Amino acid sequence: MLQQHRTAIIKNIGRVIELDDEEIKWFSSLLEVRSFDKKDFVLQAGDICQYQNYVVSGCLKIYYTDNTGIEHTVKFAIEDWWAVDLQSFTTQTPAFYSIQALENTDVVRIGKTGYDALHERIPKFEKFSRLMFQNSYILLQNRMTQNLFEPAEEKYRHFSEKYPGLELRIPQKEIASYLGITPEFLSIIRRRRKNGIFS
Amino acid sequence: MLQQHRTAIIKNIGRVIELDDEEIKWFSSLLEVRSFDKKDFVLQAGDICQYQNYVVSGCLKIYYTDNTGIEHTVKFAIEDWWAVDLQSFTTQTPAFYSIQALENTDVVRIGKTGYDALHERIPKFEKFSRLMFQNSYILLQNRMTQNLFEPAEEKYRHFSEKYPGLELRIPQKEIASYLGITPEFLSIIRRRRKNGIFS
DNA sequence: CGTCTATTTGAATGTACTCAAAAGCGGTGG
DNA sequence: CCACCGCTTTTGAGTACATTCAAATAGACG
Repeated sequence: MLQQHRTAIIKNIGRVIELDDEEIKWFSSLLEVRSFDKKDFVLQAGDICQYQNYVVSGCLKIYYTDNTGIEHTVKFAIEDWWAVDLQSFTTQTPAFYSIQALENTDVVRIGKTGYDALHERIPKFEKFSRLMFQNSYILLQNRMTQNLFEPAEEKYRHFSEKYPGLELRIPQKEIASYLGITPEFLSIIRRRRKNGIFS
Repeated sequence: MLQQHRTAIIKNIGRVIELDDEEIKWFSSLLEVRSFDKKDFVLQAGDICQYQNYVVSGCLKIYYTDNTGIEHTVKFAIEDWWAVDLQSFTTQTPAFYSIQALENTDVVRIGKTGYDALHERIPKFEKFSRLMFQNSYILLQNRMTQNLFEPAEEKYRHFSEKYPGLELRIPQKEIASYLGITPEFLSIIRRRRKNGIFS
């Protein structure tokens, strides 16, 4: 079971860089498998983000709470996604974001020390990290251009494409929080979808 | 004059990594100084982004045009900012964004070939690039959380903080495009600011 | 089964947009 | 230096999109 989870992450990394058996073995030794129950916190805002979390199964949300107490979700992490407050992790400063489980979730995680050692010992990982960063940047860019300039209905469509099937797994108030609209209004959008515009 | 501009960029990089005289000399040889008149294109969407542009003076906008023909500005680059379509530059694929001068603008730029050579010869630049990527990511994240979840008036306030004095230098329809609102509505916001809410 | 939370529905409100017209402003040529 | 042209900004009326608040309904979970 635990070994299976490690295999998932190695397979994922293998898509980007090639590792030999010994490298895989050492890398594996740096990984920890961890399970979170629904509603458990993986990271609390204000704490220092100690791990990069690779989701094997389940779903996490990365969000922050604004000064009026409203939660804003910036990203969901489902199977094969990474969940981390990158700024907090890289600079080891208090996290702005919180990370919480929306389902029972299994992750494979790597700590800051191991992560740094990895880059020193296996330079190939430099490439992996750079590409991961670049990828995160591009995803964020897409999300921004889509969500800043498009109407709610389009945003919802994009959400469905990006996270296929997720709308059936999590409460839709979480989706509303991600889209930056109220749950009430999302409810109306969904009704329009089912019934067509002329209902 | 040209030498002065090269000094500006080296000083800027010197804040992140330390270079010796010889490294500076070689690095300098890779730089080109270039001037753009107001309204000139630094990059056209569809072309491949060949340079990273460091703005010495003036102002550039990075934007895209949506399928209804409306321009959306994702970033302004003023003094000491970089302007580049990062995805296009790193992967050498056609650019999604365009870059255009809003004022007469002097830049120091480095081409892809020189940029790559730099990383091979001076590994310290790996660190610089990684940090630059990381910084871009964090800036984008801030912009996203601010603009996706905040009302127009707050967004305008954030713009003023991020680009102090810029509202006096560029047409405000450009600012509206950055904020994702109409010029008409920005006009109203500005009036409210001057007169107070009870006008 | 009961409690708690999530979702739906509706009315009233607010925020931002569209369209159109007037006013302001900057550059250019006479 | 002034007059004109084109572009930007302002202003206003009407409208659309999305929110707030409140209440009813539905679902999830112990």
